[in-house]
Amino acid sequence: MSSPEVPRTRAPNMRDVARLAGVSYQTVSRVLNNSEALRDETRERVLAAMEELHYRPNRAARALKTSRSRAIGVLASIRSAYGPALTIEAIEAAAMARGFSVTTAHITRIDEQSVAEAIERLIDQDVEGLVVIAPQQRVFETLARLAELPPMVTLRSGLDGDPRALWVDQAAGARAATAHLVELGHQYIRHLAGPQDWIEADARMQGYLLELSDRELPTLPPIRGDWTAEFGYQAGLQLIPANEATAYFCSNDEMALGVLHAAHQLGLRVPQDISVVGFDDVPAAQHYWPPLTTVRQDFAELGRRCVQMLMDGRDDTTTDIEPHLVVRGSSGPVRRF
Amino acid sequence: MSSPEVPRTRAPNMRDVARLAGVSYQTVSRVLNNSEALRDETRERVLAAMEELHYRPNRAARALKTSRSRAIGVLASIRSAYGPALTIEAIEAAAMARGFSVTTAHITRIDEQSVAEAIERLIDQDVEGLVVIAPQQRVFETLARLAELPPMVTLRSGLDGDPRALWVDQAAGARAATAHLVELGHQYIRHLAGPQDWIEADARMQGYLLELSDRELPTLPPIRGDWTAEFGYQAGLQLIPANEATAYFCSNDEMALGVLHAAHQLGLRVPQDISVVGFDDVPAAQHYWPPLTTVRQDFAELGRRCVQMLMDGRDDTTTDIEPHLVVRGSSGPVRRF
DNA sequence: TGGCGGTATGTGAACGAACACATTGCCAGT
DNA sequence: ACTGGCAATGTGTTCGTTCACATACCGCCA
Repeated sequence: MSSPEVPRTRAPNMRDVARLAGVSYQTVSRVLNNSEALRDETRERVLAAMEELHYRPNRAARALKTSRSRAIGVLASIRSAYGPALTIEAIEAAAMARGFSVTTAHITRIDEQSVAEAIERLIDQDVEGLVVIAPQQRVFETLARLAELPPMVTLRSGLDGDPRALWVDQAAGARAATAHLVELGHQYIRHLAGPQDWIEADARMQGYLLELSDRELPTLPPIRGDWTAEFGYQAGLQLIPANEATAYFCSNDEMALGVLHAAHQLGLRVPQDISVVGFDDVPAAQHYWPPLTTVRQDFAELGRRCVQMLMDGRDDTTTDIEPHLVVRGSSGPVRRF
Repeated sequence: MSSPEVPRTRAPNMRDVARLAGVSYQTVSRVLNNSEALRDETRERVLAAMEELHYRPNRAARALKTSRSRAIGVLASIRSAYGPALTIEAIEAAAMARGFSVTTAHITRIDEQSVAEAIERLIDQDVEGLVVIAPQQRVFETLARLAELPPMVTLRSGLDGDPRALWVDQAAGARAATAHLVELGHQYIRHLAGPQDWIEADARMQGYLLELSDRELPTLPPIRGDWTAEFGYQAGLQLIPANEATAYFCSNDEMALGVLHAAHQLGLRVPQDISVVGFDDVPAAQHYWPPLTTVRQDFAELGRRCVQMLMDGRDDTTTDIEPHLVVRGSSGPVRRF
């Protein structure tokens, strides 16, 4: 004689709940979906049954029927960097708050194939939307070539009017940093840029170039770096002794840290002998030696905006995010000759 | 007369592929699941049909039928910190390689409710497994109290024999750092520990205490910090002038950076006047001024191991991960009085 | 008192894939 | 020629949920 009991191994489903509450499974569904047409008494009976059975709606079944996964994807490169990590953290928090889960795919190489594969993986996860924070020009070119992409928001800088893009005015930040150095009397400012192809790197470099040309000051050819402190260090060891610049504006804080290292090692004082300015304002920057003048970006706000824009669309109140200058000890008046 | 065509709005399913390939949907299923019993010719016909229709298996349907989600969850705290971010990145890469997606939930406060909610969210996402890299004692206590948890792997330090835990021998790393300072002649070493309740912080502190007591050297009461450079800085400003220690061993690199900042501001030279040692070896550490002596951890390897252990179980080759000392310029022989 | 409108609840089918099982085709052995 | 056996492929049912629709119940008015 077989027992009529439900096998222990199976998780309870709507029918189990319905049976216990003495209603039909449809009524359970109504409770789940906050339907209006329900007597309070019924609703409570169903809720009690759910509680008792530790019922959890089956996500897969719901996704199958509604063809909505309630998941979004994030395409990122070098996620362990402070900025992206913080942005992703915020994206996740915001998405979770709306009942969405977040899957990320990060790419290590920036070639067409890596990007296509990563996107492929995310689509295979049935993501309903995509946030792209892999800010290389080539990524967007690849994206443009792919068909059947889910709705997406991209993080960019510059202005080409793409309504799916959320802008941070990197150039404005770079102009502020450059202006700050000029106002301290610096005439020869060297820029350590980020890698070719990175949108942010280009925008910051443009900001630097524009600010100087607006002021009719000479520009020195920017040096393309790779964001690492090691690069800043090596560049510093080479450039500083050449004595062509009195100030170094770096496209991120890490490279600035490397330049500081080089300066110390060469026996120069900062900011008396040279000034150094970074970009990002990572938490450690205020404890570099000397504390770093830099441009702060609100990475967390960026993440929240991404999710908001992805879910609610762009609205009139959608404004660009403005980075702002934070002046600390690494920049000072130019040394008088 | 209605057209027999498939509506454009619907994504193709197995039946569409089957129809195009002139087989039954079951044969399509067999191709999808790499079944043996298939003529090569048939398989290729089906694959061609898939290609033509841009067919993608429906994840939700598959999950519903198999009751496997092919997703794992990560519970993390402060993920924007370098270590956790890198570990998560590696977890994702490893999981993706096995066809799993990764959803993370990060907690900002470490109370019972936050942990329970985060776990709840992950379980609601139907994760099949869990990696816990929120290394606070309280998290584990909460976890122990929760019923019906999926399989999980936790990141810990110390040794209590939990077979679900992957260990990093933090204490050994701390002992190595302490021994290094002792061998340079330091008799009075101050430890800036991590926050109460953090397992790693406690393990490192224990390593420090044990190494000194083994050598019958005096210990100074460790100071509990919060991992931030700001804390290291403030602590440094207070402690250094008291002149009780000639060396500072900090539980992470950021706090060490703060101590360096304080030392510079107070006009002391590192390592001539005081030595400073950190823990983690973040990429920037080698460009702090002076370059930081620290203990390197392989965060990426840790992430890979987590996934491996979660999926394949612990095997005989599962060994703990040993951090190792990296000596740089911030530590030197004790100053002779 | 019969029918009407509205509210509350129930029933059948579908979503797309996987599994158990059924069927077909073909060849060898008797 | 018939049958057994195996390889290749097809059919029916199910997973747990939602949706469209059907039905039961109630009070109220003509």
